[in-house]
Amino acid sequence: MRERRLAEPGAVEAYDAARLAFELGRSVRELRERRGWSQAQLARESGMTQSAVARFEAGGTVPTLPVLERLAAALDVTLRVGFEARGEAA
Amino acid sequence: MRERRLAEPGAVEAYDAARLAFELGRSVRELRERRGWSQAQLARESGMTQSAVARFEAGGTVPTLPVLERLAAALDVTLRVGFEARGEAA
DNA sequence: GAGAGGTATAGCATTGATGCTATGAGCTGG
DNA sequence: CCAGCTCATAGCATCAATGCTATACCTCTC
Repeated sequence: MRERRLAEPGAVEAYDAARLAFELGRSVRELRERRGWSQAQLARESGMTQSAVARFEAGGTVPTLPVLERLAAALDVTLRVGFEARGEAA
Repeated sequence: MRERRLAEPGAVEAYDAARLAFELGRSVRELRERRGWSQAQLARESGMTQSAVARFEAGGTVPTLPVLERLAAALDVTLRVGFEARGEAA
């Protein structure tokens, strides 16, 4: 079929992903500190290592959904992922 | 520091991830069909290939956030990812 | 039957996130 | 000063998602 991609994978999407990673990291750090947990404690509870938690909280990588789910479970919150119509508020 | 992981990476998390993948795939298929688009068209608009779209819609893989963002942009919807307190409704 | 469009699937290469270990910097309390 | 804790970072191995190409299957139309 010889499809041609119109969107370049390294443009706006990369920026959005980085921003999302940053905000998710901030959220987790906030939830973690609210519980008075160290990175090592959260890592233990979520099946990660302290280095991975640090990397994630700093926004150093774009997290995967399995990781987000494990973090949510450890922090006793619910992970919400979905689409909504443009303009709809939370 | 010698941390010990308590949660096994292949247990409940895997199930949740698969379920999330399945539901996200269903959402995208619904949004795509509502627009009357073929997989190839959506692929073109979102910078993917038809095979990747098919794989994703079938729930064959757990999508990454950059991919979800590109799909959302192509479908003109907003991707929402975040944590919320347990029990809070949408 | 041939052709075209839409979808599913396969195989392989690439890329990136994570696991893992180790270490450094900062800070506090002894 | 030293010990301990916390967080940040580095290097490497592994794994999984995606890109890419090709192909098979189905349905419709001619």
